[in-house]
Amino acid sequence: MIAIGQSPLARKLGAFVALSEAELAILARLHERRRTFVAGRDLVQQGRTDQAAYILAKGWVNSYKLLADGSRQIVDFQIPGDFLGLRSVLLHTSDHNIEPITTIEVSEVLANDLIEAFAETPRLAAAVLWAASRDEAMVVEHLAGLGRRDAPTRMAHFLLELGNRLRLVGMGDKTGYDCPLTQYLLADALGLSAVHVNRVLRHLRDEGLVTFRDGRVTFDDYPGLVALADFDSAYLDHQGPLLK
Amino acid sequence: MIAIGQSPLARKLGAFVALSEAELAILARLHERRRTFVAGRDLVQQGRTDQAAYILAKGWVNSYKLLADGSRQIVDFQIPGDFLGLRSVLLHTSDHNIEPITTIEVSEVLANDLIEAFAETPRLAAAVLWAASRDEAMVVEHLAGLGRRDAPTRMAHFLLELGNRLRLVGMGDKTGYDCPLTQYLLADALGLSAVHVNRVLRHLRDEGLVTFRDGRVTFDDYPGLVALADFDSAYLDHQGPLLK
DNA sequence: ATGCCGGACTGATCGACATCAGCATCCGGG
DNA sequence: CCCGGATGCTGATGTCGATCAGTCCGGCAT
Repeated sequence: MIAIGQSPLARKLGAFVALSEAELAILARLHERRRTFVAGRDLVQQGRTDQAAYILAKGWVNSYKLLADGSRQIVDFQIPGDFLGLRSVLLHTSDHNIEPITTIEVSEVLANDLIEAFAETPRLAAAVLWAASRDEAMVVEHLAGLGRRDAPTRMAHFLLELGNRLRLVGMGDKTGYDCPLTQYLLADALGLSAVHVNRVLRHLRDEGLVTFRDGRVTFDDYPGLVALADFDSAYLDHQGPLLK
Repeated sequence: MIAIGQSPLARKLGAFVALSEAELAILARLHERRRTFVAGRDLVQQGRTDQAAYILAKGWVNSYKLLADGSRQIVDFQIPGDFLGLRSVLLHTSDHNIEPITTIEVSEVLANDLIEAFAETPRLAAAVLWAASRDEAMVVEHLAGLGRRDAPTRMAHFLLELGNRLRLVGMGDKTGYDCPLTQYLLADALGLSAVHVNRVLRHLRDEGLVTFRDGRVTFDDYPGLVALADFDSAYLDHQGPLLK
């Protein structure tokens, strides 16, 4: 069990709202119904309805969409502290699939639990709403990248964004982070071929910017990478007045 | 003034929930604070806070993001019946700009009005929530297109989606619709150059699929276009159990 | 040990789309 | 009336990244 106040979700939300003991306790209560899923089998499927939502406690997940020609576009990756299928439980419909990349541990959250928790602490509701809006902003940023950034910039931006997210939940620092993503997954997220992902990674390594090897991302030149990617973390950690 | 029950928003929502007279009246009340904006000047700006939300009554709008190199990625277009800046009013922050393409007419909606209206009729709240989730699904679909579809398919998909949306508010039919978008706007939405947009349009015209000329989109071969684009309108008009 | 499989990695070739440059038309303003 | 700006359109050239066709390596099952 993860101790109160140390769950990834609590860490993440805590970075934006100072949570009281009582609020932390309510958050911890949401972690009661613990489950484990193995890599590779979809949790939530396109079109299916009436599914539960989950808080990811451990492991990595990706949300993807399948196209007619069999190709796949990964919309987003989820890391510990992220919600899975939050929209699908609120709106009773899902437009994409959710698949664990590694074996994962999640806490199942029923819509009612969430609503009850929100009723008890509006600040928590605001924090969760903020997290949801941050996810949307990331999707928009991702869209802009696919449309208008070239491959190295896209990759650099992606690795930086991921680093920022991981740091928030204590899974990395300015020097780098562990990352179980394969080059195929990167390709499907960035709209590239796996072959080209490989070349782009080599290019960035040769330039002395980042190294991605053996499941570890190492920032060799953080400022240089930020400059290349035109990375602005504002959309990740901007704190809306709602939470003040 | 638009008569009760005939506003684009009422038409759109009415296609998914049968709205009662009372609900239509509440909806009409939201249209009271009427305003006009000219083309070209931003309504909502990146980073700014404390803005109002609007319901678009007439005209076309685009939501875009500016990148460091000066290029622009259009995230979505809004047509009558769509909300503008709904998220920015709920979350008091905006991550992209909203700019009218034509002169537009909008109804300003304050957060409180909306919350009051929702309190009176939960069905209306559900319908609006459904509309918001449909918008998100469109963004995800757009993202998948940018990542994994080639230019003609992207264009075809885009024109079909737009046609479906316009039909919902009575601004088009299976044969086509009027469309004030320039080839530059299409380029920035589809992640192409304006030059290439022109060639793609010619290609589709030569193939006898669609014609886009003089501000009018004409479907010359609707089934053929659907086949090319792998267009599935499910994500546009699927009706969640919430609304049953 | 042997074979298999998934993942990282590489060279050669090809094509889709960008970029550059230029022309034609329309329209509103001085 | 002419001018400049916006938009549509086209050809020539260049390039980024896809595709094809492999090799190499480590882990795992037979």
